[in-house]
Amino acid sequence: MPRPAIRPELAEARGQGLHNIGEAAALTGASAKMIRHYEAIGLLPQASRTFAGYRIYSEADLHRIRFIKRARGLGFSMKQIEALLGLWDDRNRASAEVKALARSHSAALAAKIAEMRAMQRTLDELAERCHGNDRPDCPILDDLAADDHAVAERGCH
Amino acid sequence: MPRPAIRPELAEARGQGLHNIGEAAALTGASAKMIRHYEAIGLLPQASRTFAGYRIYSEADLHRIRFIKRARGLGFSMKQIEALLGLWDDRNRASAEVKALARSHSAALAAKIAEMRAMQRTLDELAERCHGNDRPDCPILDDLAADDHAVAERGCH
DNA sequence: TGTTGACCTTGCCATCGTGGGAAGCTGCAA
DNA sequence: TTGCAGCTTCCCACGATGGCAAGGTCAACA
Repeated sequence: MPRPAIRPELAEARGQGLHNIGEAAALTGASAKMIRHYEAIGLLPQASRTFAGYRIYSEADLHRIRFIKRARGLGFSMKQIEALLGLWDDRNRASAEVKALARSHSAALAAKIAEMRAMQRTLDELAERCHGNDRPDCPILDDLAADDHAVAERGCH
Repeated sequence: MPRPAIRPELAEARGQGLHNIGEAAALTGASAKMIRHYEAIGLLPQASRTFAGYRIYSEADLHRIRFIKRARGLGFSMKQIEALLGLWDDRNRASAEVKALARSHSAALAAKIAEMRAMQRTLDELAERCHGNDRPDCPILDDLAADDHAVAERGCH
């Protein structure tokens, strides 16, 4: 019986509803790698540790990890998530701030979507005009190689 | 007159319609940095050099740079552009190959667009429900912090 | 002729979010 | 006791681009 009450904190912690990083990952859907990373960049507080150095997480920690995970799922950047977490932590925040962040991110998404839609439209137009057979003539390459690059916006005929 | 026919190749080259990297950048819209990078990763052949080591570009080189630039503008990755250039260089390519590449890229764009539209929709729904005043209650944060993450697809009610 | 300023060269670092791997320690079960 | 799975830290990679630093070159002007 080597030091029964000193060493086995991990088992003890688990008995108290705490989790090591692997469990935290499984319970939140984030990878262990990412959880460490979130801690490194300050989105998560320094995790408490067992004597052996293993990180242990409480339910509150998991909650915060899930918050980050969902914000990432909505496409927020780490910087934005940092701001969101700051507002979340602030009992006196004004909801207007959060809304502004959300609206601004939505606008950025809209811009990127518009850009990609334009690409896709051009691409589909070109592909439409391409026979797609085993002969070499191809409007797609012709367009990419066109000398008059003023016609880059060829969609506007 | 120090070696009149040996040293001043740069001026001579320019007289022959060749360009140094700065001119090439200005003429193609790519940055000098990127032109060097395209060469480093093999999209452009090793540029010829003056005795002093300056890169010099022919019209054909500029043509190829513009090709890359436009393909980037359509969102193709470097790897895909490498393939496109390979097909461009191949006099006997089948246009079907090019079309397949374009279609596949278009589909990838469509997928990404759909993903971002979903994010934006969720975001706008949440923002819609947020008062955006100076009080702290905020459905956006509430949602990010929600314990029941099964409702992550809350749009499908 | 010499100086100056713009341009070129290479090389390294940063971005952003994530994954992979190595080397070494810990925990648990057979 | 041995062995494996999991944890630790640290470093590298991606993709496309920008930035900076140290040093060489070119052209124009005094």
